[in-house]
Amino acid sequence: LEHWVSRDALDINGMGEKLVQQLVDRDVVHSVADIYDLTTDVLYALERMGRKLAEKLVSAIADSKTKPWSRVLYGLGIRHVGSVNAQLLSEKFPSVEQLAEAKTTDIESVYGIGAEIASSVYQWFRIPANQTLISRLKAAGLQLAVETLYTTSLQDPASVSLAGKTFVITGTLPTLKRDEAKELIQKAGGKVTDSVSKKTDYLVVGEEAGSKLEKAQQLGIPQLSEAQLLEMLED
DNA sequence: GTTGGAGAGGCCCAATCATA
DNA sequence: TATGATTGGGCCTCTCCAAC
Repeated sequence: LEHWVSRDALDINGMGEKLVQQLVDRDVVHSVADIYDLTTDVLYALERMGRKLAEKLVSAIADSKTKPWSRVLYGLGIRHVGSVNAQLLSEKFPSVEQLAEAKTTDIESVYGIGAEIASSVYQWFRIPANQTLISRLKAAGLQLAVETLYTTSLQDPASVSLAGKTFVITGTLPTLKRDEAKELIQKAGGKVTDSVSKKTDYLVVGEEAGSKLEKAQQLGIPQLSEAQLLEMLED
């Protein structure tokens, strides 16, 4: 549940470890699908919960239904499937049905996915409780397929400006949040990773950049400000 | 077998909001 | 209004998988 509400997954603002623990202890929530049945009245009855926060939470839960298929896939918590692998899988399998029906050999054909991860994904979809969960999430209105417009751009990498480029973000950007910058880069065909390596094409640098800047300088990786990144995205 | 990089978890600090 | 609980955001480190 904590993984599901975390920022890289469904990003339900205001819901953290303590709140999740209370919901479980009070028998209100048993699975991530139960989160979508929560109301302000139910939340208001919890400890340290005011009307304002309860309303904010209900709004954040509703917002999470607009998160793309790749984030939902990451949120499912399948072993070895983090945000990057979830993105790769969502590109190859644009809907949950396609991924659920895929054989391990199909899953393994995705660059970056090996036998171990393919087996983990395949096994996850064979568990009846997980199949029920998918049905409930679908009924709740979550995004379990890539939107048509997004699919089109992904299917034609040459049509997007940052196709094939790998970015790393460090520090705090002036106007964009990290996940916003990440989303913009991905929509333009680029890839965002967490660690700097020889394969990194650009380091996007914000205020109070950390050790990633130092490593990028050692490797001679070009650095971009937020403004320069936005210029690239406009090209 | 080696290397690169993703996943996972922890730490720290700032911000937010309920409570007293 | 001050205080404390909780969450958000960013970074670091270690482990382990995939690719070469």
